[in-house]
Amino acid sequence: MQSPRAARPLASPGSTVTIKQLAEALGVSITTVSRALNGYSDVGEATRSRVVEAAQRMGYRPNRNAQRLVTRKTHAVAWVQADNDRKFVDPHFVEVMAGVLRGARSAAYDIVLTSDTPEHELDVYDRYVNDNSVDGFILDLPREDDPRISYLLERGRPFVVHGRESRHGRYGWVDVDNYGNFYKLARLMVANGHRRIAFINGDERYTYALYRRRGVADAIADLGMPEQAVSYFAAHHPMGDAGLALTSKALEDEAVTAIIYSSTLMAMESHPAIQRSGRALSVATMDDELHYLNLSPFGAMISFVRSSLRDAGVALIGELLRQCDTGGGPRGKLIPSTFSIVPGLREESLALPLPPHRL
Amino acid sequence: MQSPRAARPLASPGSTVTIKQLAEALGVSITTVSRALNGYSDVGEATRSRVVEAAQRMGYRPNRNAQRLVTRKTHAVAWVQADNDRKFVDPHFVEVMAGVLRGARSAAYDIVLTSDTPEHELDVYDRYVNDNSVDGFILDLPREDDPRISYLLERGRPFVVHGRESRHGRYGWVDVDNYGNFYKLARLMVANGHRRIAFINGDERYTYALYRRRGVADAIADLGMPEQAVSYFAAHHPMGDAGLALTSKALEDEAVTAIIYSSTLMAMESHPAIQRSGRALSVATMDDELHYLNLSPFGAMISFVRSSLRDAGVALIGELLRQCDTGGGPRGKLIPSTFSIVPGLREESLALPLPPHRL
DNA sequence: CGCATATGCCAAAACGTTTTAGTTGAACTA
DNA sequence: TAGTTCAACTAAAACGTTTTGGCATATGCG
Repeated sequence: MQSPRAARPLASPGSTVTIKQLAEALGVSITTVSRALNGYSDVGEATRSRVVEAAQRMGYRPNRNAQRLVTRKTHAVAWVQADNDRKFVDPHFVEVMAGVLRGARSAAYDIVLTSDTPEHELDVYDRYVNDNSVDGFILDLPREDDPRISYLLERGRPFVVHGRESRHGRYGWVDVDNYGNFYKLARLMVANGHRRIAFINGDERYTYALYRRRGVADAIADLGMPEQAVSYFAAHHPMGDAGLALTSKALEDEAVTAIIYSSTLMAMESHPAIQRSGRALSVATMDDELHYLNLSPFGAMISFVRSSLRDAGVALIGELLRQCDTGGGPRGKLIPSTFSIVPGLREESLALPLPPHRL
Repeated sequence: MQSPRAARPLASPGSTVTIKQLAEALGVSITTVSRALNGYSDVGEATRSRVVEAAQRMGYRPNRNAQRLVTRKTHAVAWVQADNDRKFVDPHFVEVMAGVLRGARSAAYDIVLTSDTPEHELDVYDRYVNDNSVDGFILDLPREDDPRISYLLERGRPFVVHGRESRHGRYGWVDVDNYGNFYKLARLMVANGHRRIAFINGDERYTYALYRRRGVADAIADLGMPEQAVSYFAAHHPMGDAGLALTSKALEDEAVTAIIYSSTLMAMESHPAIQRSGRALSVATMDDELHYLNLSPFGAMISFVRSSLRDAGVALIGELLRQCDTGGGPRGKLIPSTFSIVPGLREESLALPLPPHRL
């Protein structure tokens, strides 16, 4: 159970060795040590290997704060978690973070995780921007015209958004095609004969939910169906009993023959109620590949449009570090989605083209 | 040798205001500004208010890295997440972290979140200890004789463990009474006439699961029942289909009349299978108050011993910051648990005393 | 040989704070 | 009056790096 010993000897207790001590022990200057370890070409090969060897042996680690002070690079980025009960407990968070952490580690960056003060959302960003705590930011769950994006654009700090919004110009983002996916799910249901559909969405103050709703609505309109073909429900948050409660409400309408969920968690918790109702409902949902959820029992009963939040996390940190390290301009990246449809459903409609987005 | 860093001018004309600029604008010394802002008493009241007002007005924020360099305090602590799929996706993590973040914010500390390299578990601790990245550490999911605890004790760095282990002496911890809780659950089942019990545990390489198993085993022994009264199952991890698979196995024994789960997630995902079996099983589990799980549908069918992971998170950061700020010795804290038993079960046994622990 | 050019190394100046060890006058005390 | 204390302020020395600009010594070339 004991983990293998590290290649580098772990430093002896109490002693932190500085570059000065290292230089003295080697009889060379501080400059030479620094440049040898940082890979400059004006250090002799013999000297370099002596320095590297001694640094290993003496367990030298550059003081991170001294480095940060002089280079003005922290090699850390911030994730600010909104501290309202609703958002924080969202288990999607951990899935994205897993991807972010993996990407950060391979680039030797740290993630500084913190929560905001709900009434003063921008304060923590302002502090971090001005006190040189981090090089950049990861934003999650954007709202339309998000003040965090305004603030960071104004300050010119690197950042990347998980999701999109439409009021700002060029900024880095990673997102899934919420509009298109739900357009297709709605079209799929209509193509399979459903004329009365319930759409149980997430919190529509966030763009992800807003765009999903628009996708559904536009599909219905484009297919020439009446607006009332879909009844819309929006959860204040995608956890707890929201799914169950909204499902009960939706089922009060006897004409409903299909339900589209915005989240697998809601679909799962509602499933017993649907079963109990005895009605032959067609159910579809977005699956974010929450790693601890075992969906196999549902594979034959629920249709999924699937996208990996973990991949999104990796892409997020990748885009942010590209901005930080190369100073390159912001880019957007779409994470692909795949459909897995329950047997018996006609899925030709999925192959049809989408109209130009009207986000 | 490869890539010399791009040469950058040291004095980049930042828009950020330094203490020097502030001092010059006020016509006082740097020392006075520093001491005024840090609340020293050797600054005149008139001067202090002038300084504070000007700092506010000019938007002065002390450079965090300069402060850290000179004070050797970072006001940041590290949470190192093990990067194996199993551990990271655990949704319990986010619940503890919510508590930690809340506590950290009110003390103006940051959480540095990072993942380890699986084969070199201690490397990241070694790096952080030696490069002054953080003041202390939060450890999760200890194993017996955990090398991380050995390492940090040796180095004398502040840390706190979520959970306990028995091989090391004095260290800070926050834990729930795993042994006692499961002792009581087992005794409850026996007191209610069950003579063949399945115990579906978590990963027994971790002490939380180990101590739960011992609690169950000791209860059975103390009550004079044969060892075979309990059949033991251990999940490699508490998510995915582990609960379902182990439940099926457990139910192969027709004599089993009660199941004790180590985690609510396993209990929930197994419930349909139990229902289908048609057997009148008594089910109990530990409820960690995962905020996004709605347990109300199970309240009448499953007995719970309940404890708040969020409270544990708050206690964890509290204990760690006490060590960091006051230099005080390590303390342990037990998070209380409460029982909520399904109607019809006789619960007098819960009030009985526990034997002295034999961990 | 004489001169230019690499090559390898170094002293010192940043970076932006906090802390140390004072210095000044003014106000008390003896 | 002279000595002591005190309140309010400050110059300079850290903290541990990286980077600048330069200085030797060897090497190349005509």
